[in-house]
Amino acid sequence: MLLVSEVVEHKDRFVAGLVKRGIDNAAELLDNIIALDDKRKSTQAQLDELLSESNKLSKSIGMLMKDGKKEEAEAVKQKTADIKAQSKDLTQQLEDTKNELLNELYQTPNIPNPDVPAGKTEDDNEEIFCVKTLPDLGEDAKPHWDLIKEYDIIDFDLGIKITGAGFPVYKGKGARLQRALVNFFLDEAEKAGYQEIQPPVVVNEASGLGTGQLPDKEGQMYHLSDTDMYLIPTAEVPLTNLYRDVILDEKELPIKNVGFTPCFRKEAGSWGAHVRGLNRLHQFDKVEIVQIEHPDKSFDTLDQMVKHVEGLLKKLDLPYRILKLCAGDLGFTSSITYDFEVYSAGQKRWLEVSSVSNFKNYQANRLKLRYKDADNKKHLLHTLNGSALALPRIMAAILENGQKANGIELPAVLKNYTGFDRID
RNA sequence: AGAGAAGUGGCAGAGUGGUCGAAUGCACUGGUCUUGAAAACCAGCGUACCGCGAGGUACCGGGGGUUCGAAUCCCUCCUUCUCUGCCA
Repeated sequence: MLLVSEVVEHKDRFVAGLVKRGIDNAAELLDNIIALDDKRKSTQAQLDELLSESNKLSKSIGMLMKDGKKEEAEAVKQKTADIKAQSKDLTQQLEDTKNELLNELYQTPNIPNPDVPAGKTEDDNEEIFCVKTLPDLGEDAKPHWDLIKEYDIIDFDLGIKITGAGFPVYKGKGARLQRALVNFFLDEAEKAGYQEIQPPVVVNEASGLGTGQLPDKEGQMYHLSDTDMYLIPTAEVPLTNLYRDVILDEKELPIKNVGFTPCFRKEAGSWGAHVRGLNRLHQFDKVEIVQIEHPDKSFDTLDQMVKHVEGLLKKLDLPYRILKLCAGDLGFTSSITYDFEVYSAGQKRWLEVSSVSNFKNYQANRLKLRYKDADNKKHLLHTLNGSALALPRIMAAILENGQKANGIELPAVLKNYTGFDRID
């Protein structure tokens, strides 16, 4: 969430940022936040004074009792009643104010970085790279949902039978290809200096709050009502929450972690003709890279992560483009995001396969994730993450782009992982 | 899952109603000494909020309660350990 002290100090910048995102009443919103924070401070100050008085009286009672001056002690006790009532009121007021403030902050998104293009929808995203030529497989090119049936490598009907729509069953070479991709992605990440982490895929409410999935987007996550826990929508949640309430030493930076997990998304209301096959699922696999970085270096780190993802797509020999998301299309917690899309020649369309973001201190503020500098001073860190990569759409693109008359040719780099170089 | 025990500062560990934000030891930081190091000695050493500052307030697993006053008593939840049961 936004850091109130920064909002106060650079209010114009924050107003402009939120307006850029399409929040027209941003000034009003931030004024309210600042007012609530002021109220919080003054109420706290009043309460502190009262408690200070009360503490003094209590101590004097203690001393009087020790000296055996019972009656005098009783007299002081009388005086505390009033203070007690007042402090109870103030405590309640303070708590209400804090909750109201927190609530406002939870509902206020991160501000876009200055170089984020203006715009309202995905149509306004800025293409910063695109391969020169797109594969053209002609009119006979098949979408992957036909190919997987033809070669019997993924079965949607079986998934529907045992679970429901959006939970595919991978079989034979399909399962093997998926596992190969996971291993390839993990190996590449480790080569790039990331430590592999296997986190739980079920998280508690505090973790959802920490990375910003809660309180507003609970509709996206599967909720386990009996234990009040959530299935993760991305490994970002556990991987970043590992560092909730942590103070790192400056020397430990950057933290570079990679995790492979299944991801679960309800995707309520997003079904339609364009989400056939592997394009959108309730459960899918993803390898996620997460970095925790010094505020001065997070943009270099962002570039480095973008390069890493780009390298994966190059090695897989997939046609891709990179988009810099416009302010209106930016995720709630992000300050800047690059999307990677691969061109899938069967559907003749671009598929989003990665999203690399710098959250700056927005998540860190919620997480209370800080570092100690040389003078032992604490500062918020920056968090970043990116998919490297999401499996199903990569799979779709590999299948569609590699299709030949009598089989599917796989990217050469996968041969060592799959043990085969074609599916037929 | 059942029975019992326990959760205190980076770690170990005292403290069972009053000047306790908390003894002591270790670790850590600075200093003295030393050619250097070790040892010894001296000093410092949690987090957050408010305040220009002096200072104040809160925090002893989380939440709630009793009391003028709670690390200490009560309730509740969580976690860990031991025993029993179950299980990949």
